[in-house]
Amino acid sequence: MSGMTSGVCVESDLSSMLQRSSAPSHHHPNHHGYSGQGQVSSLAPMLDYTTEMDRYRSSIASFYKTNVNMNMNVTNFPQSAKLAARLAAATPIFPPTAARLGAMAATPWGCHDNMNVNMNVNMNHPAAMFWGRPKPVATAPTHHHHHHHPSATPGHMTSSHPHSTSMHQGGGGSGGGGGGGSSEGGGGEKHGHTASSLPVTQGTAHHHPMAPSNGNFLPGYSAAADCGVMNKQGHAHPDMMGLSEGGSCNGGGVMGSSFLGGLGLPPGVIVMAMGSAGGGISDAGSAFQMTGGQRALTDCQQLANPSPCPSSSSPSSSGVTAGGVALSSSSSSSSGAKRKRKRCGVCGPCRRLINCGVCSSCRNRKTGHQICKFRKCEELKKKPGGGGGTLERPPSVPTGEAFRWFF
DNA sequence: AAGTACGTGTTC
DNA sequence: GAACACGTACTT
Repeated sequence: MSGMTSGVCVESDLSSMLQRSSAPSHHHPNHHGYSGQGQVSSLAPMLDYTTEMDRYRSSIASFYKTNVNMNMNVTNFPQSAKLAARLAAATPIFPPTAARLGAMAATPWGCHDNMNVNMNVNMNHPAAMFWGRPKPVATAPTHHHHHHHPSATPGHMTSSHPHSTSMHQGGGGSGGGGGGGSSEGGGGEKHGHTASSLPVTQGTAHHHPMAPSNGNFLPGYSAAADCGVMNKQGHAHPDMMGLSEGGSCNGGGVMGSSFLGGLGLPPGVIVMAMGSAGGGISDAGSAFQMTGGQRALTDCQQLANPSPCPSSSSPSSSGVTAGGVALSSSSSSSSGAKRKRKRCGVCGPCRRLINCGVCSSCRNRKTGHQICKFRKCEELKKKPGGGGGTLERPPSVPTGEAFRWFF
């Protein structure tokens, strides 16, 4: 995560900020200018954010109260507060200045399309927003809208994702559509769903505040196929905490879930990772330490794997990553005996960063010594003897699955 | 030392 | 077979 700056904004902060600086609503002429330069316009969506949040709060409240049986339903985010606190403490974020916002918006995206999508879509989203490290390819903010990023797979954007189209429009050509979607790959896309019917700029149209687009609410399990699934009743994904499987939905977005994927944030917490090639910031240190330092890094790496997670400065001490998970290679050199297996780092559960807080494992953390059930690696659930091997792959060689996050 | 999480035995 | 409890490896 080295190359990126990250910021976190707790809901409340954002709200206040918005209130301070915002006008009643959308009418910002620039709304549609989701170009790299139109950043300011990105504020507009944010303006609606507050409203959305209100709605979100109320609905989420009832959601948590009432939904107990849904598949992976998580009833609350016990860690939210903690995380938020940590994040807040760790990094100064969201300075209440439009300028800052503008700057952020201007973040050099590898694919501005992506940026647009994020700005347009995610900003409206109650959930987290995350700017990732720019791709090496620096695209000038000049050619904004236009859609298809060279790298973006056309098919992806157009045909495979029905809604991508709408996103396109909604996004004001933020072309990102699919590609961008990635941010959270799925996130974007999903959002696109909702957004499809409405002008991206108007958060109000959102039906479901829960629409997940941040890594938190995730598509984790739905994975690619689901790209659009969130809609089922608005509640995007049963797995609220999961991380976007991103796969197909990513549309190759730079930030594809792969990038965000590892980041699960509680609703209300906004994470902004500004790519700053040089100055970057910190790294996993801040935002990613949500679930515990080690884990955080691990996640970062796993995400990074496919992509250029700032490997360079990754603080991650010695850990070598395999499939995204830090395998303390060196470590446990324990000769033979039972050597604990490590999480694969690529499965849905592994990519999830936040403990549900309600499963038995979470509840009995002290005595149970078990990782949250929703975060339990799929590989580890299997018997060691079985397929085994996933961890055995060379650290630096991401599996196809890993790549899938990007493409 | 404390926290986290894997492995495994036990219970239901 | 799933859930639970505990021992213990591993990391910070």
